[in-house]
Amino acid sequence: MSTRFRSVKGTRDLLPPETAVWNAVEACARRVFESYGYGEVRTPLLEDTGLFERGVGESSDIVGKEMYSFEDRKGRRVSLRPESTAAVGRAFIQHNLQELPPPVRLFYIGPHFRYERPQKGRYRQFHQIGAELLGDPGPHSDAEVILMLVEFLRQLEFRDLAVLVNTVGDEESRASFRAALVAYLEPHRERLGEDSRRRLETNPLRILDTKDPAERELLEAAPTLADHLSPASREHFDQVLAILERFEVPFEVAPRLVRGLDYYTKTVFEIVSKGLGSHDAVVGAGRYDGLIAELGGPPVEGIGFAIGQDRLIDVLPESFLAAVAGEPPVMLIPIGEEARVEGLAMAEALRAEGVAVVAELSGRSMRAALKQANRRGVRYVALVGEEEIASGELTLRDLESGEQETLSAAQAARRLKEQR
RNA sequence: GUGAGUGUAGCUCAAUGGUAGAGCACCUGACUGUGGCUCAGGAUGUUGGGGGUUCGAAUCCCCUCACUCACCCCA
Repeated sequence: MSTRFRSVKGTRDLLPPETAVWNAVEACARRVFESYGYGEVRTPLLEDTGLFERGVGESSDIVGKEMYSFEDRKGRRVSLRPESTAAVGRAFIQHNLQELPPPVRLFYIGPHFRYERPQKGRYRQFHQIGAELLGDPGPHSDAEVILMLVEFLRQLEFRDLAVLVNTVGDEESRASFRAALVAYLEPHRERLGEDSRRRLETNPLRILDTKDPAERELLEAAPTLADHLSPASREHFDQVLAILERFEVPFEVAPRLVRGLDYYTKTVFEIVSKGLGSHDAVVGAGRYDGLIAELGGPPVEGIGFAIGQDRLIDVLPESFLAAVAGEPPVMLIPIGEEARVEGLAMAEALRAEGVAVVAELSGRSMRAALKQANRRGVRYVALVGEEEIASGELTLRDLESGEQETLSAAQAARRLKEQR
């Protein structure tokens, strides 16, 4: 009970059979994203702390209090990555990817770190699957990214998807709206909760998605983002919506949807699936036209999304999980002492024929071994004893029907393929 | 950072201040080359840790640690 070492708070071990689900989800992401022309990027887990201060925004909680930051042995300020968009942006700039024919399409899969109090679906080491499309400012990019995401989720067999989409406008629209919102709310300061009062300083747009009824009422009469949208931003958004309609993407315009990260511009969206809590957005996404320049790169626009893989796996449809389960391997059971070695040779022979084999090694009785095979859900066992060793064969037993037959490894492999 | 809940066998949980238990899982045998059912037996605990109250503490009190959930924030 009192184990000496435990995984660090907020981190966890993923074990079989769960890891098979993780691999299946990742394989699906790779397949779908590659079918849209995306290539995988792997950036370091460790980055210059300044990258995130600059990219994500110093006012955000992520940078302000949630980063795993420290100085290395030479006093360099480094952080475990809390997200990847800034890191992908950094790699884009560092390797002059703007020289490639635009747009550049990249995806990533991997762990990220934020120092927060762990709770359901949220860990200090968490995992994101994300994609970034860099170098195209047009609405068609936004639409394609959303289409790809919807396709990915459909392949994971999610039904009842809804894309919540909004626009926060370009940088000028956003700035003028922000000022107007603060001007409106400031006189009503006392009607705001403690959190919202703080957000008034740090991130006023976030007040829009408050859950407090009194605050919602106050917001009824607040200036709207729509009033501050530049004509270009509005046109961009309308085109995105038109394309989504053309492809029958189930979307809803969510005027209060804002994202917490400073770099978002124009289109922002989330995806929800019924059965998820209202608060549990599995995907957060948006356009970030100013980010690359902010990081010291060329004026290249971008749009991308990040999926919370831990949460996604939490709510994966049963049908997908069932498909992942797959067939258990054949269990090789040696009978007698001599067969403990000769049985291994037969296991190797079966594997050479492409059959997955788990060998019983412990020398327990055949009875006990069969019992265990049964509990493990094994369908076929290969029995190897004196007689089989003499003839160079094995006895393949179907635990479901109770039928068995003595065969060569090659014959057994063929038989198994027929059966499945 | 704030608030709440829970810590007893590998797992799920009982034991209302009086001998720490059950089910499941595990091992062995009944059955020496044939599983699922059944039966018999076996192993397993510093009751998260420390302190206190008491004749006596898993149980009451204090401290501490861990886990879980919610808020905040976000994926």
